[in-house]
Amino acid sequence: MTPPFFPGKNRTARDFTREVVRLIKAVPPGKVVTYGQIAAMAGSYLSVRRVVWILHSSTEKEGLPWHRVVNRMGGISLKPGEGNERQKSLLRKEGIVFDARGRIDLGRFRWEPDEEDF
DNA sequence: AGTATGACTTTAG
DNA sequence: ACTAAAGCCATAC
Repeated sequence: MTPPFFPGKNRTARDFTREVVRLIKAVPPGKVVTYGQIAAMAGSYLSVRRVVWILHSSTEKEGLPWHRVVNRMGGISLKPGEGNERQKSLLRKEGIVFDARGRIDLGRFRWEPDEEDF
């Protein structure tokens, strides 16, 4: 089992990584989360860059729903030609709507985990 | 061992 | 609305 996790006080980098992976895996279809949200839930909103790195390194390995992770504006951070279109396509397939500026209404689609998800 | 990088976020000006 | 810089830290080289 995963050991208890203390926001802001992860004992090791591995715990943080494990939390991030677990949280991302827990995102249900049709919902999205932001990088900062993941980082905050895993212990430190300032460590977003680790979340980014984890997505790069563990997406294939862990089979993460990487496309459900967007930036805080509800937009896709990937550049066109580097997965942007693919991500949008995947999200639309799950029922997520993009506005004229290519952003998602986080008020509607943001995943807000319940305690049991932890 | 030191430096650079990263699919980010926040604050300050 | 904009740019710039700081913040975090595991990898890659």
